[in-house]
Amino acid sequence: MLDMNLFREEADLIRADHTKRGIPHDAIERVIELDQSWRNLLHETDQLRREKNEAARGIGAAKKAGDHAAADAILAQVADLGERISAMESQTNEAMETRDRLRMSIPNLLHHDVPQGADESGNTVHAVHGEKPSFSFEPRPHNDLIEMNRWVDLKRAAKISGSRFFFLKGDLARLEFALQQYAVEFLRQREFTFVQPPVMMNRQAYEGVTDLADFETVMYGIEPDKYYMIATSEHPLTAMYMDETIPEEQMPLRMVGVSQCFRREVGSHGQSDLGIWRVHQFTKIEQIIIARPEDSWALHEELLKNCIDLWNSLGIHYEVVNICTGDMGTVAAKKYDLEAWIPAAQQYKEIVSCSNCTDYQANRLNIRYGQPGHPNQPVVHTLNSTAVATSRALVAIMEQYQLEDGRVAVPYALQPYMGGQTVLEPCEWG
RNA sequence: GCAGUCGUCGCAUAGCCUGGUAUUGCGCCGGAUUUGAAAUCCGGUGUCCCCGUGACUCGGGAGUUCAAAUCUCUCCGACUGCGCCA
Repeated sequence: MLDMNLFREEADLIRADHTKRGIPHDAIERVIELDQSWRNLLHETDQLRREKNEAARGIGAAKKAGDHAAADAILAQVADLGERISAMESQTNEAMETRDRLRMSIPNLLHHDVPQGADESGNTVHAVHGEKPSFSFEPRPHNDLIEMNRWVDLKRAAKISGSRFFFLKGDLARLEFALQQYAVEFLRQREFTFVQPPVMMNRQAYEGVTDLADFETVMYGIEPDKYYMIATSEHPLTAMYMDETIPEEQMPLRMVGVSQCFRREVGSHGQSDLGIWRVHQFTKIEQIIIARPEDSWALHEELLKNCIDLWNSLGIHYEVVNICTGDMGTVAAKKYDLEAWIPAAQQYKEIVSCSNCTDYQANRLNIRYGQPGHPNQPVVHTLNSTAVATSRALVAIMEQYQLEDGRVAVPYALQPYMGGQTVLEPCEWG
């Protein structure tokens, strides 16, 4: 959510941003109008309250003095003020709620480096790492490899849960576990603290970290308890400091979170999502930084550097992409994606997303930094980046490390976490 | 899950029974004093707005009332004990 003062004092910045995104300005103007009418209503309400308070102050004094006639006179005078005030109050609250509901739908201000474009075809290549693997045979798509090795059971998962759920079996499950441990240790050595978050959150905290539309299309809601399953550990780890002031000497806070992630994937379909590429439940190792505003752009590059070093160490060939205006979404001010080469499909596909959300989440969550107790503390910036989403990492490894017989070589860096094993063997049953 | 105790400004505390201006200490900020510091003294130290002799604020919400930190209901959270459980 953008700061209200931005609409009041620097609305042209927001207008210019909408122009760059190619979206209409109506919502901005409407927020400004709604704010003005809220402020008018608030002032009127305050005047009525003042009138009532001034009158009511006499009641206690009159009663104490035993002058019941005077007290009754004031009671009569004040009688209907209360009703007028509560009518005004509900109007005032409604005006503010309408303003803020609309304000929450207005996207973050973009960094000037963000390229313009209508959709993902406008993303620009920022860097290329590694080389396309060459095969002396026709490489298989990962959905064939998981079937012939009996590593993934989609059918039985569909039977007991639904489509896009999966059982992960044998050596591929062990490799998944190895990825988790490797990624956490990798980031621990770069001053990130390992944190395991809750996987359910309440609505209020969740509204602080996500686009409102995500409640319909992304998150699972839990009934009858009013919780939401987290779509990524970014959400609990960012909301963690809601309504707090972080001591300045602790900044920046670096965390590496690991959690199961749950996504409805409403509207997703198609051949490109076969196998375990797009699933309802997967594990993700995530980098989170809570920073002072003046440090956040350097730290965004640090997050990207960590991804690059990590994925280079896994020996995966990928591109770094600078996400354009049309593909950006609501919360991030700038976003890099890592897209891994998928040889069977002859495509680069997204495996990592690395964002600086500036103060957009922190405004809504009311996270500040400085010395606790001081007035007017500055708001923090929040940043997040995938380290490894294991389901997609497994796809990239299987596709790029596959052998002619359908087995898959283990990336060198993961071998110590696999008891020295160098090749994934098929599961014996299935 | 049951029972009890509790939730007040950054921290700590008073006020609650008996409704009527939210107390005090620490910390912090500014000023005075000082060569400088400590000590001492004075003032400030939650949020909002049109910045005032303004409004709001006592875990969240609702109710009673002219008036709620205070009374009632409800939800959330903490602690203690019991029960259950990986």
